[in-house]
Amino acid sequence: MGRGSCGYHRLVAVGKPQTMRDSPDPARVAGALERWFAHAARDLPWRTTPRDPYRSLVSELMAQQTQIARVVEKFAPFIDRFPTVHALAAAPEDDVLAAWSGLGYYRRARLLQACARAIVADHAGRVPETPAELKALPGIGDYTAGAIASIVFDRPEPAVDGNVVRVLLRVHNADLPQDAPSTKRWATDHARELAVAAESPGALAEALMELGATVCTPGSPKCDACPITDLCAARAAGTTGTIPAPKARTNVSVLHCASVLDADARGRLLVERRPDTGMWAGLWQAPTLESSDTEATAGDVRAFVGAGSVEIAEEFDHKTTHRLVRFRVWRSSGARAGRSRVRRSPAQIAQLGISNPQRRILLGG
DNA sequence: CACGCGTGGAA
DNA sequence: TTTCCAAGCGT
Repeated sequence: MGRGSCGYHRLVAVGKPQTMRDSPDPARVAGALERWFAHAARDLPWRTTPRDPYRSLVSELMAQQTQIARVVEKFAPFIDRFPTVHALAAAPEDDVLAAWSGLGYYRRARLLQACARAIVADHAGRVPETPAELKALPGIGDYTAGAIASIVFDRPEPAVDGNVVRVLLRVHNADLPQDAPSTKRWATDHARELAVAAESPGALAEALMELGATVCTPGSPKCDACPITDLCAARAAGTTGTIPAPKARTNVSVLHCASVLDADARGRLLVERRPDTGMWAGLWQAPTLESSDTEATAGDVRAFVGAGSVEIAEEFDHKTTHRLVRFRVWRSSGARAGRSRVRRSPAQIAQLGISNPQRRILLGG
């Protein structure tokens, strides 16, 4: 790598010692990360040798905006239930949602199945290799396309997730807003430089994310354990505590949910399927009355399920990133099943796609 | 483009 | 306890 010949060097940095540069040599950064990853990589169930395209696809969709520890819990049962892209494509959607239960962001489950179906229909059942082909598939955006192209097929493509943005902002000591689209483009340019400079782009991509997840963490980065601490501009400048700046906070709105538990003589409960859009789309639940302002009264609940009497059984709060969902569970008897409300045994309910609060309501905490 | 979409571990 | 936010995507 020519020292003064690369366009990413800032003029002011040329000629200074490596540790003083704002933008370190990509080849040195990539090499150090790859050597570190060779021995520091966590043993994750989808990290087979070589990487398997289908397992990687499933793990990447599960990992979107989700911590790896959560994904590890769900991955093996999901693969056992849907061992191949063909099995996933052919499965009932309810089975996919059931296997996804508890992971959150349930739209991903349906997008993953749509993706599997598109791979079977348009790619002869093989995961495509190029970012353009990958991005054309449901559920696959910039990050996931780059991740599969690089990690599975070892192509020199950038895979920019939240970890990678944070690592690169620090490596370059760049005080840019973490969640701005312009920052993502900036990070993508630098990630591509590293991918091109790497011996194995796949190992480099995983190493960058792994570093962000385990060493270059948001709060207090473990710089003493970092393989590129000597190449890090934020470390040199003492700004690892302030770069990146905290993300903007979002407002939390309140939603009131009155859910009705109505068991028949055989202990079967009334359940209904949620709409295809919005929160917990397509999942099953006890019949639930939602309102953003006022709480439902006993009269509201009686009319809602057609029961003679109702009583409050339990109350609890469920917090999501953007909402506080206040659940009030009512117990009733004699409510009628109908076109959209059916009776299911607890064993049957356990096989449906349901949210965590509904699991608590229907199957106990 | 800004927003909606879940969950739970860590600080 | 409260706050933050994670291997993002689609609209």
